[in-house]
Amino acid sequence: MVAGPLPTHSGPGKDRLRLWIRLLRASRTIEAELRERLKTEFNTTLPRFDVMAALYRSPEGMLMSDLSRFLLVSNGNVTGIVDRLVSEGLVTRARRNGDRRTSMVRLTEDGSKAFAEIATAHENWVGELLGNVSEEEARRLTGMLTSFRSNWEGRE
Amino acid sequence: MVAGPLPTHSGPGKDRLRLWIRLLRASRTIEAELRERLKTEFNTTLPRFDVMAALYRSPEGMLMSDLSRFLLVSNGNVTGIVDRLVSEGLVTRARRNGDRRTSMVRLTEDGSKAFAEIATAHENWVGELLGNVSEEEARRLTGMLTSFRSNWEGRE
DNA sequence: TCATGAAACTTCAAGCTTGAAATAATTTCG
DNA sequence: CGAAATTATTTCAAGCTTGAAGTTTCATGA
Repeated sequence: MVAGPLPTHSGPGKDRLRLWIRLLRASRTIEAELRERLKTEFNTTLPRFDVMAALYRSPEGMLMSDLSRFLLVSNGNVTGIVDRLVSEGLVTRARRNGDRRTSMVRLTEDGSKAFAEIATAHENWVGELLGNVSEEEARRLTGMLTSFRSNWEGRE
Repeated sequence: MVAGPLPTHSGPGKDRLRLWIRLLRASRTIEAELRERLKTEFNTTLPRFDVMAALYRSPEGMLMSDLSRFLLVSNGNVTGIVDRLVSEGLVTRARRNGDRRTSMVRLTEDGSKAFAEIATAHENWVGELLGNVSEEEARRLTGMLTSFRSNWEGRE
């Protein structure tokens, strides 16, 4: 889903609209490819991968709300994904004594091993899929997107 | 959903990985904002908007398969979205005499009017959300993404 | 204290999404 | 011609996603 209305016009704001459409098409294209490879080669999904990636960075564990904030998705969404990861034995959810509303989510040993393997492949895929972007160009683009992000965060 | 594994490392390919993560976060952030505004201000969704945008560009109509190819989504997906647009009276689906497997999808007059209004708001939103990207920068970024796209298309 | 409100999480309905299987119509070619 | 392959589309199950409503637990202050 990535069309956008009549980007062929010109006028004020049209450059930004065109940028947005290109950005969306690029990310959808790459995302679709990654999703398909995760499915066929590791029988997993992008959301599961994202949750595991977040947890891999935090061996001490993360709260459900940490996860949803970090991943930019809703609480209810994380509940479902973690449920599935738990049932696959890749993740544990432990109620805490301190605050019994919260639960700490952690990768299991299996989950950690599985993730490390998938992450290696994932990184190679991204390198391949963005192969026609030079390292130099990648750094410049990243810089622009980073400044977009920091401006975004200080709004509203 | 947009984490990515350990982007803090360095080494070959890491710059592209970092770029991918930034790209995904930026598009998810903007997309979420647009989705919410479409919902609250026009009671519609991004997928419906995208389908209508595609149809608005083609007054003669589009086949279901044209739509799914253009929007980068599966056939079955388009079926559902068009179903809903039809039930809302925004779109028609007419079987063709020439080839009775296909159906031509068109905006109704209502659909066309509704879309024009939403598209105006949409463009303004994008202009606002990308407001901290200069027009110059927007053109450069667009150029890079366009070259990514053309390289992508000539692969496999 | 204890009621009120806030916080963390889950549940739910509706819609989006995919990939695979099923239908139906058309095309190809032996 | 007629069987086989191809094409266009729909259907389906499973999973993702949101926002709203509900539950449980904790914090605050009159």
